[in-house]
Amino acid sequence: MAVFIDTFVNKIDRKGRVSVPATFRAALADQSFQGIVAFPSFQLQALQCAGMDWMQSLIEGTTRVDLFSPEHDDLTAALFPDAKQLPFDGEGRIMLPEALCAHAKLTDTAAFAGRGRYFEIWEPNALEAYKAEARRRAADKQRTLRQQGPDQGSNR
Amino acid sequence: MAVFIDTFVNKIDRKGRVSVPATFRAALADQSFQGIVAFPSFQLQALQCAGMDWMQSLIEGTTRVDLFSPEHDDLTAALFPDAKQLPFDGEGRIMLPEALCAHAKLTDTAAFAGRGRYFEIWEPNALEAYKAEARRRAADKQRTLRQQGPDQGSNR
DNA sequence: GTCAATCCCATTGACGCCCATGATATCCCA
DNA sequence: TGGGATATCATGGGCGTCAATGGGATTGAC
Repeated sequence: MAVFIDTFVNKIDRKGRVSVPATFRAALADQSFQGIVAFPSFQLQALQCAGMDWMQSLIEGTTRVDLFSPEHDDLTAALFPDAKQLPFDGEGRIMLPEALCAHAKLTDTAAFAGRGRYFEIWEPNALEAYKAEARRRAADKQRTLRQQGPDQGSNR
Repeated sequence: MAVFIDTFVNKIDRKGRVSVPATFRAALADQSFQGIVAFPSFQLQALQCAGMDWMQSLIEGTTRVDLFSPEHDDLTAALFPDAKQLPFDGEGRIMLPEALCAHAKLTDTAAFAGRGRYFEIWEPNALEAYKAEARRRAADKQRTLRQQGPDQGSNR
């Protein structure tokens, strides 16, 4: 299973290309589609990214919802039309489409932030601000993480 | 299994032809019928499209509904009589019949919007309006996709 | 004979592929 | 332990190819 941690800041060249960090590429090496899937986050000024298998599992998830139901409609309309397949070029770069750059306010640098199973692309300053705030909230609210499997690890 | 994501806006030429996006065509490459199947959505001002295998799975779905029941009647009447097979020409284009154009209010451009297992054809402005609304509804209702397996990941 | 649909070919513009460079980290051996 | 050799990675740019589009020619139906 792919694991994404750490943060890398890379340049966007004048053609709109960015190198995907080598460690992230390595995590995606076994995928059938060599590239990433990215879509604008609902809540954040960032792009959420992962490999194609992750997108497939999202699609799987939507097939458990009745076709033509309002839930199915809203979900598939919110997720898929704005998601983009971004293939690697020979050097492991992707092209960031205009629409995605606009959403994340990307101009000439992009920060790749690992999030565990997936990762995000941020404008570097926005990411710093967001991280600081998230860390503060986590401390304030005494966030805990359940360990292991199905035992009850009282979260809140 | 075919995967349709992302949105592409293509022109309808004066003969009524549109290029089907290359990525969508690639997703349909293994189908026996080289083209798409399209029918007017009974809920949206759009055409719902996919390969022939998807149409077969829809038929499968209707067999799980009691024959001669009102549901069965309504579904099969809404889905199948107006569905059309649209073959690709040598350049990967299809011809949009008059009736389908009328339903989706298509004139000179068509937006192909991926929906996961299938895709839709919209008048581009109508699609934007619909997406914005769907995204808002999804956020309002906190529609989230359950991750992976049957464990409940409810965090807060 | 007329109209429409299909096939074929030309254009163009974006994108993918390739190579070159520089910087950084890693390795090897003294 | 230090310093040089080497591999890897990020970055920049040129060029070829393919996808989208438009128009003409051919075929076939009515």
